[in-house]
Amino acid sequence: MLLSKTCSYGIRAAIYIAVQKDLRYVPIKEIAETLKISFHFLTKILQILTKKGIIESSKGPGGGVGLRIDPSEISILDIIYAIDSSDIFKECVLGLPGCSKENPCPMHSTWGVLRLDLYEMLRNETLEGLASQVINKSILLYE
Amino acid sequence: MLLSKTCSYGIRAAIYIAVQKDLRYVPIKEIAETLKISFHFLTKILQILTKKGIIESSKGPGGGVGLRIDPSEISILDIIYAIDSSDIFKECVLGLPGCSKENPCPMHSTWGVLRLDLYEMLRNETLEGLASQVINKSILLYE
DNA sequence: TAAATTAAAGACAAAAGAGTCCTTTATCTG
DNA sequence: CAGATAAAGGACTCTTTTGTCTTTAATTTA
Repeated sequence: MLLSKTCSYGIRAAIYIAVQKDLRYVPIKEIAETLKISFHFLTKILQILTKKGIIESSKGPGGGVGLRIDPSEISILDIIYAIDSSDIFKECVLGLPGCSKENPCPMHSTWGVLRLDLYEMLRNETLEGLASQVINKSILLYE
Repeated sequence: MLLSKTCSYGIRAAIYIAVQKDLRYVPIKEIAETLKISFHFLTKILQILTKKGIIESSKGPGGGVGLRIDPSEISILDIIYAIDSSDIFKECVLGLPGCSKENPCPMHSTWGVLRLDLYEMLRNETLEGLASQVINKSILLYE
């Protein structure tokens, strides 16, 4: 899989939060139940996003998590960087430690083009755009 | 990482074998030492490729592993399918179990295009081509 | 203030991936 | 045939990822 499960869960939760943009806070329990993700596990993932400043949280009744900035300002790439930090856009596709522009592995150039496409795609995909797709086109966030 | 380490090792070893195409068999020990991969671990990986009919092996002195068919007939995709079997070209980028053409997730179409590019790239990359790059252009298989 | 609610934090458990080691089997060479 | 060589196979360990559980801290409401 391209992304870790942790990262996938984080992305789906972030989109879910963006969909509920009218609410100041959404309880993690609600997100976990709707997306069928373990509540405790999701809590830990969202703690990461809170620490990175992508979402903010509030304890107590009426609390939960909400986006810290406008959903149009948050890309999927931001979330990937926050959670999977290890830079999948710099890694050699063959996993060679010494692969570089100067000492390319046999697939360096071919993969480089695609990797850039992937990067651009994820950089241009915002939570706002994805949330509106969920709302307008009956596109699904869960099974 | 896109591919598992096991798969990366398998691909590198296969290219190494293709480079030595004059030899009937290359000892796994030699491959492991050159590519700096654990010998025992590589043995297990190459056993998979043997079972899948991509390479053939011979025990005893003068033995080792060699390609079973012409390197121009073996693509990187073949090796990925043999080792990482789980189809990375069918998976939803968000990891949604229910994502499909009928019920697409928010990134379904964007990812679909890129995934197809990736698929074509790996399908067109043969061991022969990669081996000749290693031979001609001083491109590296190891650090 | 007391009780309820909700996130934060940390310890722990299970599963998968990666890697090691030892024994067995097949093959070649003297 | 005896010994050396090299892959096959299986048991085992270590690490990372994923997931669970319990306790603590903050906040709201009655």
